[in-house]
Amino acid sequence: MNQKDQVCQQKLMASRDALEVIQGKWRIPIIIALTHGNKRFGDIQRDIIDISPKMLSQELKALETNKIITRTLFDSMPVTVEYALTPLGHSMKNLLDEVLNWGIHFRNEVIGK
Amino acid sequence: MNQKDQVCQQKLMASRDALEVIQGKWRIPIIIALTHGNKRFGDIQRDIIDISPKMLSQELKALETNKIITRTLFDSMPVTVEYALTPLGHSMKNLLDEVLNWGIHFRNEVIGK
DNA sequence: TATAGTTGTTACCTGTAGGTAAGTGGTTAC
DNA sequence: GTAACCACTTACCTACAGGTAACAACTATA
Repeated sequence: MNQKDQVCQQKLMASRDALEVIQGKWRIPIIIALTHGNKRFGDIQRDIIDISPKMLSQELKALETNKIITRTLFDSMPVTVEYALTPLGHSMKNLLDEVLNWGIHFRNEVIGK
Repeated sequence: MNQKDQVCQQKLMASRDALEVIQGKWRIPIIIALTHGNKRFGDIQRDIIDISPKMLSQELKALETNKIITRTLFDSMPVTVEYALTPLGHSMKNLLDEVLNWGIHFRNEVIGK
């Protein structure tokens, strides 16, 4: 294997690591919602109108185990729960920005025609 | 809906546009492979060792209909086919770079501990 | 003659992502 | 007393993403 191929293999591995975390229909949207400030379960549901409570709960757990977000329970009445990005979650800012930039670009170039 | 919420909604829409194209286990890896130069079917298979010809064929078609790649047939013997990024495909460079950067960061922060 | 290398296709199967709907247990407002 | 908000959970179901394996049609090489 030559050097160019090795670089390619390293990139493919890195992309797999990232994809394992951001895969799926809902994770990127959830993280984007949380970049606009800490939110409660119901807040995120109102932002992402077509996500079911089951999927939201499931994906929030996955993001928590991957150290992207934190879950903080407040013993108020009624009980409230706040979700927030960890530093690792905030470190996705550039990635998210590029997803958004390209999404807009793609709409202009292809969908919009 | 206040202005902050509207911005959030616009971002969520842009992310959906982008995700529709890059969703799945194989598309990002395929595009990354093609950033290292035009390649033939077999070349990509050798880069991404665990992709089946069925999935590769299927995802290449999807990327072609989304104008991310082109498929050029050469009437040589035996027939060869070359896949290449379109300008739209090349416009994903920043996005791909950030996926890679974050993948490496994630491995160092979480997996590597 | 047969084996390997081109670029795929086809049929079949399985696992899981994701959708739907109802329920839980508490509190507060009307 | 009943409806509504909070944050979920559970059971069930379906569709599709993805995997496996065989095959196709052609050429070059041993």
